[in-house]
Amino acid sequence: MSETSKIEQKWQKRWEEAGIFESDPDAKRQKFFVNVAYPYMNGAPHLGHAYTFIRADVYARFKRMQGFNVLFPQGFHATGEPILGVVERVRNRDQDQIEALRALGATDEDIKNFAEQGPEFVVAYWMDRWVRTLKSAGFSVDWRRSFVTALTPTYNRFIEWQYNTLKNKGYVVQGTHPVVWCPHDQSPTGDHDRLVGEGESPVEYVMLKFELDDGTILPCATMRPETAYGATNVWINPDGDYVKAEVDGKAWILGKVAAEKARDQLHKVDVKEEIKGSMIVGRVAKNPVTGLKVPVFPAGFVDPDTATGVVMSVPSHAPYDWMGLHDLKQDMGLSQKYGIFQEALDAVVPISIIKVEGMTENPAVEVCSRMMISSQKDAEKLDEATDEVYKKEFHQGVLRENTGYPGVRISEAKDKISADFVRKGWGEVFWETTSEVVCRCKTRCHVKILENQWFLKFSDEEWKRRAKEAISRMNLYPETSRTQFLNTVDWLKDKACARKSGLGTKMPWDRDWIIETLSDSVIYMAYYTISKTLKERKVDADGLTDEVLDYVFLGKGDAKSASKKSGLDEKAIEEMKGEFDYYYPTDVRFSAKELIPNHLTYHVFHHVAMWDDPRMWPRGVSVNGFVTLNSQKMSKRFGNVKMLSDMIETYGSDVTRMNIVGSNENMDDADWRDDSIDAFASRMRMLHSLSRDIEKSKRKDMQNPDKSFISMLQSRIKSTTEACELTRFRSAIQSGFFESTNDLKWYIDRCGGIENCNRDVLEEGISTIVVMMCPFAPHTAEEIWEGMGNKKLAASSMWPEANEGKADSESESGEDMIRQVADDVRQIEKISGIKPKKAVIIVAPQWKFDVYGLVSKNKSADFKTILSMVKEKNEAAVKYIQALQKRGELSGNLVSRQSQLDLLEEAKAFIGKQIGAEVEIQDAETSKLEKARNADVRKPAIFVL
RNA sequence: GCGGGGGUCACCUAGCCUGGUCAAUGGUGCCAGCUUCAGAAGCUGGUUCCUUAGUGGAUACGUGGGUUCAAAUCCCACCCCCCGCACCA
Repeated sequence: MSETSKIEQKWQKRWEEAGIFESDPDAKRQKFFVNVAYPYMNGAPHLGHAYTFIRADVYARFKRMQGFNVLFPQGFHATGEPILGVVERVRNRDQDQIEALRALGATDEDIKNFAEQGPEFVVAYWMDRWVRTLKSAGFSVDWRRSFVTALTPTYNRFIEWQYNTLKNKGYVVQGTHPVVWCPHDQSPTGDHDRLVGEGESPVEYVMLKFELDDGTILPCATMRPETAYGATNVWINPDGDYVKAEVDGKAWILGKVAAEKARDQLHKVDVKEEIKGSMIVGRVAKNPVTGLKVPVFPAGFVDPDTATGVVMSVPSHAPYDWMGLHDLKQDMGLSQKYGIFQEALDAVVPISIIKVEGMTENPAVEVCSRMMISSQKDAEKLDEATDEVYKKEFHQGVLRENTGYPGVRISEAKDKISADFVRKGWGEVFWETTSEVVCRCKTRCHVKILENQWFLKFSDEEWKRRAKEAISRMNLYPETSRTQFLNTVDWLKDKACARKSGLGTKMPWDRDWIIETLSDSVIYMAYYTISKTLKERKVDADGLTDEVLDYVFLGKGDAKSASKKSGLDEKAIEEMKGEFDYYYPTDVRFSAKELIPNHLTYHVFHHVAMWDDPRMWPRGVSVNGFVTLNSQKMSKRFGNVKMLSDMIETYGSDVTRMNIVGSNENMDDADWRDDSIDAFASRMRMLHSLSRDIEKSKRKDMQNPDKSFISMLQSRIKSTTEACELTRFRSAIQSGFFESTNDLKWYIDRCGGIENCNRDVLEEGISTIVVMMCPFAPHTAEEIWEGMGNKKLAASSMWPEANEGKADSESESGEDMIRQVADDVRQIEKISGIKPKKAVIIVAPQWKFDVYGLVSKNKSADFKTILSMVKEKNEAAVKYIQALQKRGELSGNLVSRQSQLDLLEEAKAFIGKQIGAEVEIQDAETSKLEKARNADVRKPAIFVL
């Protein structure tokens, strides 16, 4: 075992023994509830998880050090399909799955148990891994409150109570809903279950009911129903498989596949006979919109498997249709084969129904000829042409007089036209996927309308309003995420909240359904507050009646009656209620930004539904970006995944924590860089070794460097604290760790080594830095802290507070001047190439001074004036500047001439060391050097001799 | 298509809300020097171009305009990149 991990384990043990992370209600202290979205138990934590989790731990530690009674619990998630999927695949000896588990460190014995013991074992296995890893990362979690969803009966009971409550309030409703459906698996096909068609979703077509002479309906599916006014004919694939069927009691002809789809879309379909498309070519169909009778023509571009397999032809506005006609007219053989007369073909001319500025009457014709498309087989160009025509017509096109909507813009009227057509009985809605979708089982999917599905009624306006109210009250880190939350609320439609398969809690009133994973993970933060009691008092699920939970969480009814009916000890009930009342709501919830559009917004919705009292609504959310590895996307497929436990083993927890949390903040992606690790490690080593040398310092008096260092430390404290509050940990590490240690280095250098430092100042500086790095690198902080003679744990020490009284901008300006002079001396030496024996520094005459650190708080004029006054040797400048300072319009300090002389005199040795030469300070006014007296300088002048 | 976030001097990032201390923060890389048996680490300095004894100037914050005494920062247009879009954790 490495030295680092020995030290880290030592402190982890000490923390555990001290029990400082276990939190119980304490009326005298203010609570703070930090939590992370719980992880799913089908793998071990990798750096992606680690980023969010470490951020949460840093914040919990920070708040604890600020004196809050911090509750930081951690639960685990097992609801849903994937765990069952793993078990099934292992049972089927799926080699890919077994390899994947081995790669995660599972032994053959483990894998055997996966198969034999099933989900319980899988969950227990990963939970164990997670807990061990999080502990080794130094997490300050109250482990007494942990639990896992789905497999915990009391948790199931809690979820039942949640859904009973929601249903009583009318937030859970039953309804129908279109989903992408696999006819083979007989289940919805989610994105991750697809071989082809990731990201595709159901869209609404309108199938317009063209009618053949005998009354048979020929449904033409279209996404542009308005173009029905320009339909010249109907297309059918002559070689395609079609059926004659009775649909909802009427005779239809449609694609064979389409008949199946229609059946899944709540139509009553009875297939009578299979036919080829060619059988209806040449017949005449009546357009339901215009009443016009148009012929049915053959076209190879019609896919009988897409939508209804029948389309109407609008050659004026659809490039495919125009080319279809073109081909038919060219190929006499084809038209003869299907018995289409030349006259019939000649009769078909494009009917323009949309006017587009800057385009001819028939945009499709125009574009086809411009792009030199020669046939309907030129699919690539035709798709491009279609896209172009469609976009122009949609955005700029206006319907002509020959339609039912003259002068209307397509983009504005499209939805209304569809609705009108359906209402008038000219057409019906038909669902299709946006593009081809193929299930993992290799079956082509289509859209099914699910019936009797349970929904959370997120479309409810009042519910939305309350969700928005809650969001507006929340602290969001970063603030920029707020619009995303609000937009999500607007955008959210009813959400299916139950499935037929997977692990989870059964819908209490409809045991066929299982509450789905995103729907049973939204108010469980409340469960943390009772989880400890449930375990300690061994409460079983039966005891947790709705009445008990109503009392505990909502304050309804009374404990006595709830106790009597449930048989649960009244003390247990009161204890749970006490915990809940004390800790709720959550103060900050940490998560990755990908959960904003779903989980995080749902969790707001559910809280406002469950609790009428806004004081119980979540108070804050902090989101972070993704994690990349050395700028490469983390991806299991390319083996580009790093496990947290490996990183801890290799680098130690502290460095790992800093390297990930310090790499970025806000919603930007965090980049794990192997090569930045040293920066953290070496800085910590430096701090550690300095802390051991403190006792070498002997000086007692306060000199300028001392005052300046202490002053700068105050601003570091301030900015570090502010950054931490906003969960901007990169900034916090920047100022609280890197910049403050830089200050420390300068201070020691300036004093001429640690021996010449002021003991108290040095100790205060190092202590402050160590305490500020404690949330980030807790183990190292403890180690240094103890080494400095502290008895109390660093983790329970107080976070430093900036002391305004110690701010001293004058001495900071002084140090700044020394820095400048020292820098200049080095520059001159270097550029001149002289190895000097002596450097003479001459302080300028009265009017010639520098404006170190001066900042104008007023806008333009003043600062400009000052500069020009200084340049023009105006002695009044000093008075003017002083007046401005008095009025508070200028911040910063002038370094007066006398101070310049004094400071430089005192810093002679330090400056001399830069070039290894003697330094002499002279006053320009009394200088013996003629050159110096006459020099036109603004800063102290330097001559190297 | 809808919604969100971005484009900064090698790379990653700060600054932008509240315009002037911005040739612009910090880290990494690279170069030089010190240290070292060597390596690693550490330390110091440099890292747009020209010029200079610590200076001055030019060009620069996606592109093009605009507002202003003054723009990385405000306004307009454009180009490009990333992410989410539901029954899935």
